[in-house]
Amino acid sequence: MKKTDKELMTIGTLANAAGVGVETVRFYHRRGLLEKPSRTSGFRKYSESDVRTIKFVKRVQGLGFSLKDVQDLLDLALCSRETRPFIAKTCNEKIGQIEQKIADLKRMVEMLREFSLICGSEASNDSECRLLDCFENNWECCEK
Amino acid sequence: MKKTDKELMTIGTLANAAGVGVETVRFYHRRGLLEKPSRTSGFRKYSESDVRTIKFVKRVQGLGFSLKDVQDLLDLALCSRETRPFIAKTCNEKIGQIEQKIADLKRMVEMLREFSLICGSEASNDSECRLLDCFENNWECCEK
DNA sequence: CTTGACTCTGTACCAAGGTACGGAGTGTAT
DNA sequence: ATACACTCCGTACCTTGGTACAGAGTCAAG
Repeated sequence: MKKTDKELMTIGTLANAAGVGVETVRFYHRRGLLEKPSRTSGFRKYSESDVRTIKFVKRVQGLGFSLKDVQDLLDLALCSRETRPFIAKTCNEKIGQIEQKIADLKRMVEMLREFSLICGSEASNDSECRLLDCFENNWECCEK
Repeated sequence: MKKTDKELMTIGTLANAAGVGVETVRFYHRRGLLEKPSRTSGFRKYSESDVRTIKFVKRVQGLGFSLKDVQDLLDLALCSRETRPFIAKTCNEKIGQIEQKIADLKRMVEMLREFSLICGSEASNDSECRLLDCFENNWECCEK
């Protein structure tokens, strides 16, 4: 196990390890999400950290952020005296966005629980009722 | 102000009230997100409840759900003895999904706060450091 | 030193979620 | 009663985030 090129892998191995397709990796290159890798004779060579990057992308994306957003996060770099204000700003923006999202999602869950409760109760009659109706009528739709 | 057709509006007015384009409304019809409206002489006529539906769609969508997901929520209907089990199932599924998302987002915020803290501290030197690096190195990247 | 699996670049295509356009009909204010 | 804004339907087009070739080069095992 040489230390100089510690277990570098080809694109196929990387894709497999990260759980995406080879074409996706190449697409991320085009998008600039993955920096250009070292090459041995034309073939791209990747390290473990690329696997983690891709997994990070997929995770953040799964939370409802765009690739542009992911890029913002990945680009949070150069933590030096000059760039610190910019970093702080970006961080706080993202934190704000996310906390807003969390708050919204919590209200959403509340809503669903309430609906489930009302709809699920034996007491509720057989009249039609929709989540949206309940939402609109302050949860008074099913009983009436 | 007639009570019989309480202030019905045309598509343009609806779109405006809901903050979307006219074409979007028509698109939602095609997708079945909006049920077919009554028509007076060829023109679609909408009520306030359509405004709320569209806003609901936009809100849920903004939380990272697809139109298919929104449709599931809108279709939570017919809260009768027969459909109750199905409703309960769908509700619980969505609640589960959302809570997972909330948990992930919370970890995300934690991460950003931590990064912001480390990066923002006067003590940190001027070496480069990225969110991802810190994430990978248990927040030991900047100090080293 | 050949064969088969893998990689390269480039371009084309796909699905979701709209957005825009053309040509015709409608409604209403003057 | 006519101008003008608004609506109709169908179809075409756009952006995002990938996927899928095609035709050529490469690597490694036998």
